Amino acid sequence: MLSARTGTILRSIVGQYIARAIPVPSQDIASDPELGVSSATVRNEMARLEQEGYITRAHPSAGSIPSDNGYRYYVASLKDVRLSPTEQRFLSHLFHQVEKELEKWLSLAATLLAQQVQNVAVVTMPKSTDCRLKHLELVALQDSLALVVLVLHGAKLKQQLVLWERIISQPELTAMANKLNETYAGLTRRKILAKDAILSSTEKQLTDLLVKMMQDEDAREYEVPYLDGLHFMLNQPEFTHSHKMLGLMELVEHRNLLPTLAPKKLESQQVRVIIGKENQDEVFHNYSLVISKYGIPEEAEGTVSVLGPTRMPYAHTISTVGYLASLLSGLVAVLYGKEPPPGPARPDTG
Amino acid sequence: MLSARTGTILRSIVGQYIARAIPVPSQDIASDPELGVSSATVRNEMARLEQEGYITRAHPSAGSIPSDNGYRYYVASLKDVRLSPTEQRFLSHLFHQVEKELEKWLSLAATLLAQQVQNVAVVTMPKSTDCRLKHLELVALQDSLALVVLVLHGAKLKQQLVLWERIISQPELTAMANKLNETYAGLTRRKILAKDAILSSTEKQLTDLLVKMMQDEDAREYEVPYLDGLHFMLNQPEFTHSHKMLGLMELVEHRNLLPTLAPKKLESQQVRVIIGKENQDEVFHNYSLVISKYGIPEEAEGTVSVLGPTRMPYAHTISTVGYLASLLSGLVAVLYGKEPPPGPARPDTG
DNA sequence: GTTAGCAGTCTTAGCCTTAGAGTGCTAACG
DNA sequence: CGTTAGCACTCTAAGGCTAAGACTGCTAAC
Repeated sequence: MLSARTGTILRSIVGQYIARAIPVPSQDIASDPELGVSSATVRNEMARLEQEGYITRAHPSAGSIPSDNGYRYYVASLKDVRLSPTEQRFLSHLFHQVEKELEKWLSLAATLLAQQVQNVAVVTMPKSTDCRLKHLELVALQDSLALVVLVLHGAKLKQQLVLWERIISQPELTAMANKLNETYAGLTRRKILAKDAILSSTEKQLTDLLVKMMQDEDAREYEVPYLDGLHFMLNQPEFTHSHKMLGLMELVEHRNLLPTLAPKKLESQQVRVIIGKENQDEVFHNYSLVISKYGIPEEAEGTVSVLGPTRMPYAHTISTVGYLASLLSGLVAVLYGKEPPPGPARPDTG
Repeated sequence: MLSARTGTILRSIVGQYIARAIPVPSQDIASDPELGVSSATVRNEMARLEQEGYITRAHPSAGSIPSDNGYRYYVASLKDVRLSPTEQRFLSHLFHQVEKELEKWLSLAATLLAQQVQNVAVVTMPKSTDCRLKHLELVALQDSLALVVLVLHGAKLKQQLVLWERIISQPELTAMANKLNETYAGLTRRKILAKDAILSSTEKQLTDLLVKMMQDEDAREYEVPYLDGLHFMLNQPEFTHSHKMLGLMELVEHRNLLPTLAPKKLESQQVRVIIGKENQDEVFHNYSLVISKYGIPEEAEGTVSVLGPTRMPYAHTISTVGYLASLLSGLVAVLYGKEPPPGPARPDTG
């Protein structure tokens, strides 16, 4: 446990380093009139902080650089981080200017988040734990070629081409769709399989396809997330030299960043911060992740997150991630019919 | 016009520079036994090539670097560039292993292309010049909230939430959808507007929405292209130092690269190469673009392209872009009902 | 416990030197 | 007259050196 003054000095160091990205000299800390001590005293404290692992130095006579522990202390000492009502209104306003469509909101969330925090923003689709069929539609494209359109709970569409063994007309397709809709509406793929309806061979074939499509959906994990802000992050002083981000780039681009990065278990829908070496994968040992789940617990949840160098404006990032998660939760609630549609997303749930 | 020998030397210089990314010394050219001249002679030729603007040098006594003109000559001298049957089969095989779904194919095309040519690949959706309605579906989500699903010609889906002024049940929605389907099926948005059907106020409202959605689709231009291979390009020796790509990154990431980059008029579905300063925008003066249209002329066309430093393996890039364009054209033909579905995409149309 | 002052450490930038790569030029050659 | 060998010249890249400056650690006084 650090004394009050030592803590203040550490927070000051971290804060300055986050802001300016250069090792913090004792002078700059001592010049804060709040503190009221000389640079020599600060140097003494700094020696202690280094010994206890909160800061490091580039070389013995250089200024202070926070270590992962230092950032961890800094983050833990932040309290009640949420956006000001003004910022909340600003963001919320932007969302309500676009259509209430999941894709649009997620993409907008990623873009805004990246811009706000000047780092990489990743937003994933909410994923149902066990998706349910809302509606099935068959549209003839050519003689024996048709398009299967699935509407799942949560207004999620899936499509697939299907090639019949014979020519099937649109009326026949419609009749078939109607029958299957009556039989399967509202069911999960397991319940569909359990259902023992009397079906023609074509209908059986279609049922198989349908189950397979739903299975794909259930198996999908953190896939194709919305991602933005790579150029913001690469603009950070950390990246002025060197190519240490190339391994990262590949992950980022192939969108399979989160499976590697995100902790397996995110419990509640609170913002969680993973700093530097706390990340499992070594590629991320110089990065921090600020992540939050959103959506409907136990039913359909996705994640909002920010990735950047460990030197990151944590307070602002945490509050923005938290707020956007709550905004998106609001939309998901509407799409899943859990909340009256006209209500704007809850503006106050940090 | 260059003499035969001068041309050979220029092609050799460009070829070597593309392969090794370092200024080409006269020695390395003279060592080709095909040529049978000494390095001194090559130096004389190089002096001429420099004077005529085909090559430059980093400093007066350095090796040759091709200029845009040099690359242009090199590209013009390539003939009959197409993939070998083996490579064609290899790629074609990969495509036929995934479902015949436009998104999947485009995404696969971008990934493969990037990998093949080790640069950024961009593939855009085929865009109908004037989209036509295939089918309309209404699915109730909550009392007064419904999902509108449009199936357009070419198996393109569009969705939108709609909030009615009163509670409307699913049967009522279905009836409405049926009526509008009968009235509007196969029409463009202009023809839908021209149609003077007798409609309830809700149906009118829905028609307006539908027309607006189709208008969005028609207005969409080169939007959200499939993009891959940024990390390949950044791995090129051109980028080992410096941040000259940051402006580019932003364009790349926001996906609005092609509007800036692509020439306004791409005539036929042939591969076109735009080299360095031939690009309109100054940001791209150090880059080359290899681009081809694909799809159904006058009806639904998209583009396949590769962006990279002007030092780019043109022959391989041109042939790969061309072949992928023809593969995608095959799929689009199927989706628009222009070609029997089981036929594999034409493997020979370069 | 705090502070002023100073010696000591390390970095950075600039300058110089050297080695080496590759050319331009000249003069000889076929 | 085109081609070639040989040499002088130019420019780069790398290494070593120096001087300036930034901060600290330490010591001794408060």
